[in-house]
Amino acid sequence: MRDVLADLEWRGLVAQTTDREALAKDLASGPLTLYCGFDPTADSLHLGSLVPLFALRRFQLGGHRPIALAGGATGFIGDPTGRSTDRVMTDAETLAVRVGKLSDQMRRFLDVGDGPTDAILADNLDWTRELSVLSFLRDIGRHFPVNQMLARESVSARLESGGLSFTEFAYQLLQSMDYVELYRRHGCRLQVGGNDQWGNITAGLDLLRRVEQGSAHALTFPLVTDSSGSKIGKSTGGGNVWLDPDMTTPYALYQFLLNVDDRDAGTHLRLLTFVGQEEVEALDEATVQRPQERAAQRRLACELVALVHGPQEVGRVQAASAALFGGGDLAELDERTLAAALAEAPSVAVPGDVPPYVELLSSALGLSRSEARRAVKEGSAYLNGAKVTDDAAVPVESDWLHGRFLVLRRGKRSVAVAERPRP
RNA sequence: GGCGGGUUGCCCGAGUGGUCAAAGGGAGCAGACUGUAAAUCUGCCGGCUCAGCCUACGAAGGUUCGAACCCUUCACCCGCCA
Repeated sequence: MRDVLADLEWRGLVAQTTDREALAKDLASGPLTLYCGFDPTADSLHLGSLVPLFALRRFQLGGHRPIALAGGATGFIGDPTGRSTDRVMTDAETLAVRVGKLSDQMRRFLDVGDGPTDAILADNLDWTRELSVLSFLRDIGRHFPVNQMLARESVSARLESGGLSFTEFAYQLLQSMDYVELYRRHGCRLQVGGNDQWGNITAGLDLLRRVEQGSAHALTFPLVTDSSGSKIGKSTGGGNVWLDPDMTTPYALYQFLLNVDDRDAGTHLRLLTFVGQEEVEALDEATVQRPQERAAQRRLACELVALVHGPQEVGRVQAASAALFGGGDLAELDERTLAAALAEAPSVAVPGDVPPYVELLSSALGLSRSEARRAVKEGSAYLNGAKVTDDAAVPVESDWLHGRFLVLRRGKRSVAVAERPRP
């Protein structure tokens, strides 16, 4: 197996490390236990969360033991890093549900078990739930000089932009405690995370040294932004691209990746896939030589759909893309192909009476009626590939493809389907 | 506790009694051009039963023919003083 550290460096995944040589030595001398924390801020992981998660997997493939730590406790408090105001607090039940969902998702990418390189899924609520305030203050708090805490970037930034509550101020203590706890329980000696976590991670190292005289490592990933400056995995719609198929369909994931800017395709391949160096570099070259083929984007999109939703989804998603973007006449498609293609698109069921076009478009694509009407006015609304000019028009019998489907489209990319029971 | 400043649409931010659904920028959407790309240009960008109406400028009241703009109270934030 190739040297993990060298692979990470080639992929551009290493922003900062503590003593690199010592880390390399530890990695070379046998399975090292490492961890990365994931706070439950939503019901699903998103594309950006795959960077650290896949990094854990890379370590695992390299013969090490990863711990994916769900932040049941830290998520309860809210990390002030990179935020300008206090987080809205989430209640405990919601968090518990989220932790469960995130764990399920993480299980798909890591081999979890009891073996020496099997991953562990942990939740920091396990060692904080019963912790008393007094022991926290005595055993943990006394090791944290306030002057150092204040100096941390995440805190000082907040002090300048309006302050932060004690709750958030204490976040770094909780995270530090996690490191110590995982060191004690599992011999964890490396914490990885986004570069914005550097302060929190090194705080953990300090605590570890003080309470356990332990020596351990830190490694952070660069905070990757795409060429337009936004975080990786943010959809053009401004929102996140989620892994949960109910939140972002496999088709939408595929389309999002297929549309990645040429300049970002190589970076995405490195960070979000396990495609090897030789092939990635060949794809980089292909992008330069024949950009219109989008070989890198295609590979990226297929890879991730397979990783996230399973290999069987790839074909379906590709068929859907071909049908919906092929430029061919939708009416020409046979029922089975059409149904398969449309299965990936958002759909709306039409019961009895057929409502007018705006109504269908807005409900299927989640637009307000004003937006749907505007789309028609702007000439960007289509029914079965033909431009719609009258927003009040009601689809007629012959519009129903195979008697069942109406293909609704707004602009080039948003496709939805209205479906009614087979006649 | 005292004094002063602030709270505007997804974000930033102008507006300080009618011409305000609110300048400008960013983000986003669409059209043209392309490669389902980028850049560029153009249009859109609160909702609706859409030539009109409704809801909105921290919250609630008030003054006024008329309030984002004036007054009162409340909440939160910032600064200075104690």
